[in-house]
Amino acid sequence: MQHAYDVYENKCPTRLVLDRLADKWALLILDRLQREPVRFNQLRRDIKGISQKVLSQTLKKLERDGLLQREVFATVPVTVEYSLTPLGETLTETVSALAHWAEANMDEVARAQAEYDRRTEG
Amino acid sequence: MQHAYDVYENKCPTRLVLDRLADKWALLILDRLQREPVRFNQLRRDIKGISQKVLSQTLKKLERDGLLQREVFATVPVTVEYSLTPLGETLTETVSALAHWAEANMDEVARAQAEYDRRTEG
DNA sequence: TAACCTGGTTACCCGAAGGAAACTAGGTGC
DNA sequence: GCACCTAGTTTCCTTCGGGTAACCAGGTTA
Repeated sequence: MQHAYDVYENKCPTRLVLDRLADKWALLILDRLQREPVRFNQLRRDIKGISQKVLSQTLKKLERDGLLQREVFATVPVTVEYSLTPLGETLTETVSALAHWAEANMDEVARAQAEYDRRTEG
Repeated sequence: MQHAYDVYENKCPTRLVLDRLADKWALLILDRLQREPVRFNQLRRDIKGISQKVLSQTLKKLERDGLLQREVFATVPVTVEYSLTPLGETLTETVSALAHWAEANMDEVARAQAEYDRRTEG
């Protein structure tokens, strides 16, 4: 099946979607939601360093794009659960691979950086 | 094999690497280099909308991280070819999947956005 | 000498992203 | 009434990322 979209084109709408996905916080949120649905404050605690504002904004955008869904539970106090949609789940492997690639390759990256700095500064 | 890195930690060095990878331009560059080595100005032409400055900066950072290599050829005029390193090639499938996901799912994303806007604005 | 190719770098400017922290709001319990 | 829980929103402020556009350098050709 051929589609008319080309992410290499400047004004292609896919560029906007790529820009949303190519975001540290968005990837960490999507990655965290793969395991299980998670509540707002739990996400905040798990993704260390994310601010309330950015978490809220990013969740909204991802929900708007149909990648995750927001569900309110009438508990006391009220809780809100975020989970991946089927569309969001099509990204799980990719997101996981990208988010955790650095963990597996950090040593080699660090070696490359040291080598690069030695070559250019020395 | 267990590694000590955790991308969910705020000060973990992997966060910096994730931040580098989670970038629209970096992903498009890496994706473009999968097919073949590409010269500077060719990248500029192919990745529509990228500025010379950002292309240069991003290439430098990716080279420093060991994901791609820069090779100078003594042609007339001199040409510079960028290509993936073996380390960079470990990301090809992931990068390709993320970069082109929007092309395959744009319609569904657009539907979700319209639906979201209808719910919230209406 | 001047123009043109490559592959960059530099200076300037601006809007937007993001952090910090205060504030809102509905509800419970002390 | 007051504190505390959830889940946010808003304000303020600063920084920094990125765009534009000019400039640079080495080399060739006309």
